[in-house]
Amino acid sequence: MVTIKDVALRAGVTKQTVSNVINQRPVVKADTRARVEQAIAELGYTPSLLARGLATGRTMMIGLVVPTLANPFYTELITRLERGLETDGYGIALCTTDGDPDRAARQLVTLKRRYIDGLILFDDGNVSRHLDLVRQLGLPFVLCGSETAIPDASPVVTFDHGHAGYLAGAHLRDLGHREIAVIGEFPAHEVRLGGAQRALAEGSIAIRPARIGPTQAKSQHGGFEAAARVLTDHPEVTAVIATHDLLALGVLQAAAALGRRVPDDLSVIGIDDIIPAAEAQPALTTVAFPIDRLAEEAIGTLLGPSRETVSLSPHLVVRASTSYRVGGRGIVGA
Amino acid sequence: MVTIKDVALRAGVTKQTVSNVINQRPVVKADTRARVEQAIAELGYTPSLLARGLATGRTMMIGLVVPTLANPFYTELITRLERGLETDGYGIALCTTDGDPDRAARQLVTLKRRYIDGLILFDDGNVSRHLDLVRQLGLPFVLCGSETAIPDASPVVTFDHGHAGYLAGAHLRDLGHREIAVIGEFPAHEVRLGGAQRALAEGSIAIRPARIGPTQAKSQHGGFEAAARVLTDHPEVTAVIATHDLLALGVLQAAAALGRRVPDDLSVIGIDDIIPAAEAQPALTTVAFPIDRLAEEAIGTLLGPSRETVSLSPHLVVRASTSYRVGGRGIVGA
DNA sequence: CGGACTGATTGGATCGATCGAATGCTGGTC
DNA sequence: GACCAGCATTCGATCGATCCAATCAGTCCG
Repeated sequence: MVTIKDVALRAGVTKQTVSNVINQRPVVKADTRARVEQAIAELGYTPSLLARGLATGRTMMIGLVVPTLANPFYTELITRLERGLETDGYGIALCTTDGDPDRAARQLVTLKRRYIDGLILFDDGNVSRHLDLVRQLGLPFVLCGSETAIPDASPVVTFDHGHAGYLAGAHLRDLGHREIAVIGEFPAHEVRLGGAQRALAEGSIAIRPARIGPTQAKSQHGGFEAAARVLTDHPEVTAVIATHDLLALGVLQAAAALGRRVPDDLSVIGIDDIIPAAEAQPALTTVAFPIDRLAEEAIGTLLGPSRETVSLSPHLVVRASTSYRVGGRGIVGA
Repeated sequence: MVTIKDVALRAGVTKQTVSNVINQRPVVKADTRARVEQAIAELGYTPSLLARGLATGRTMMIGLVVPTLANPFYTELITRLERGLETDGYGIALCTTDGDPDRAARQLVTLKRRYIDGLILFDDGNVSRHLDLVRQLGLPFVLCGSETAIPDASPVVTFDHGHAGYLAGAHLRDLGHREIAVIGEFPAHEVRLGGAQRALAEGSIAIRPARIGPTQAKSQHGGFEAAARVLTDHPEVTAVIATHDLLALGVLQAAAALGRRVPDDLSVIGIDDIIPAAEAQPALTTVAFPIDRLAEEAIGTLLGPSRETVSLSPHLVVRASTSYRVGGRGIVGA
């Protein structure tokens, strides 16, 4: 391992001068700088971030705590966060919690022990618990994408989940649907549900929330099972709102399995706008969140001058999985 | 920040004794240990991994360099690697290359500067270039999942890609298909193609490799476009091999768009067995790689006693996207 | 009862960088 | 020629741990 001392020796200066060169401090004379830089190049010296971190307290590492990599929503977000942080010179320490609070707690402590410069924390259903620990550890953080309002959770960068639900509900309402089921990950997506209910209430429309348990509700398979149950129990349903796209993909799958054609026999709408949504069969109508904006804002909030709360607005993306209700076709089958 | 010194002071011992307690060295007397442990608890002390890393040279961090998070194959792998490494106390520094060799090079240098204990490197099409740098930096590594044979690349943990291609080809051959297209990410998946060709040659079957460019070939969309082109140009094709599942999902999508029913009008087979493959419409027949085994072996090879090369065998998973060729139905449409 | 031996704890150097203060050098001024 | 300013560089301490050698008790034994 070649150290700053080796470089100093070779360039005939002290390590402090080398340090000054590395950190671009304007105190070094031009020819000294040149000599040092040559020594660095010749030896292939790369300054230790460990030692620097220890001395300065800055490690140029950001901890990223996400619920799972199985949902493209998070991987798309991580990808953007990584790119954004990279331009600022930061690296990423990745932790997935899989909804296990103890594991998450261990990971948070480890991140602290690594002296990370900041933490980007996603809501996995146990945020409030995690936030307590994060505060106790004194980690700078930003809470990202969370739906439930946590007291004193700021800084928070998130989406307007209620409005997303509203847009989904309003879309189906405007298409004339009156028998609508909601399949969701609860209680996490309670706010999205609330928004949808608000939109539907404006058309005095009945709603059948098919609540599915927290374990399965994260996966496409969970959406499939819930949808299959709802659609057989309530054949009069002509439209389904899924509180996130992965679930919606499962609904699509269930519809196909039950011989319900989408969108002719059944309209399906999701929330998030993950990439596979656009590539589904049929392409999924959904409410899009500006994932790239979220990533930007999260980084800005964590590293920049302190802000409080940012909330980003979703917008409707109409594709092929929703259409006008045609003469109550669903009811005929009942 | 509470340090080992604070603990020592409070427990009335020196930091060395505290260190001995932390590291479970059996030299500490029981009551001293108890006193130290209590001080640790009272102060909420967590040993700095930076300082320890600097002193010992071990950071308990593993670098993970992957091509992209947009392919579930990698996220499934990362998830397993993370779990496996976590039980050994290791954390993950994540880097995605997105096929950009310069970026990858910068990331590798940064990982080195972080004194990571090891590197798990995936093939993104530029491995040989990266390997040179990794060796030059002196990073302990394991090359993971790579297909192309790199001279002196060991240690390598990978799959038998040739056999995977063979299994895919043999399956379609046995189902009676004679007009088969291959859609793939080349040259990366040349070996898979070779295996498929070997199987088909055994039935003296024609093959139409539809090579698609390296940029698009990574995504489902790329598979869609390539399949659309091939299927319209060559309507006599009754079966498609995609060299990885994401591509195969795109083929499914293209078939639907062109009104070719799968598997009746067209058989489709992929390779990898990612989770969305099982949830596709229809469920995708594919050649499965033991992702969990790969993760295990990669960790074992990197951290355990040194081995050379591990190659894991794939197996065929028959689902709903392949069937017997029925009287050349595809040709009728031509 | 002194010397060797084991067991527990301590002291000081070290890892590789940064930080702040001190030093040396140059040139201008009176 | 002495004095001071200002620039470039050096010196020594520090970050928070570990490592190795040294010290200090006790015990055991001849």
